[in-house]
Amino acid sequence: MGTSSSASTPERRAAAILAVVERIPRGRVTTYGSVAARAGLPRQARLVGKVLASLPPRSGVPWQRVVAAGGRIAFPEGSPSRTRQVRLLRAEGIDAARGRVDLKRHGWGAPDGGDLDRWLWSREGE
DNA sequence: GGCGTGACTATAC
DNA sequence: GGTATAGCCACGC
Repeated sequence: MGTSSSASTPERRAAAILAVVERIPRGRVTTYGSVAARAGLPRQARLVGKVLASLPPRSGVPWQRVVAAGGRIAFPEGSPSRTRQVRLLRAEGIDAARGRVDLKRHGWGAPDGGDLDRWLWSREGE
């Protein structure tokens, strides 16, 4: 096509990122880096943050389900955003009161309702 | 078109 | 557990 073709524009990348975030099931969380990877944008975790930051209030996008590496809440303690995120997560059954979420239990891809220990043991030889 | 910015991440101490 | 430091990379001015 014409120029160095804009097969991928910033807007398109943002759309890809939001599409992934919207697919995170209720009661689950994932990380910035994972969202980026799933959106086909490896190493662009920061872009994910930027896109979410530009989200208007009440967008309907479950931004609260995106956390930093290791399940950490990205916002500084005491910040309004942090308080908001913790409240939203709590509303869907996720405890983030201590500033982090247990990815083993609530990470996207973790076992559903089953017994965690059993699930962990079942992958012992991988 | 260079340069600062950031809701990131990994590593080291 | 925490702080420091250094890569990372698209975006926007």
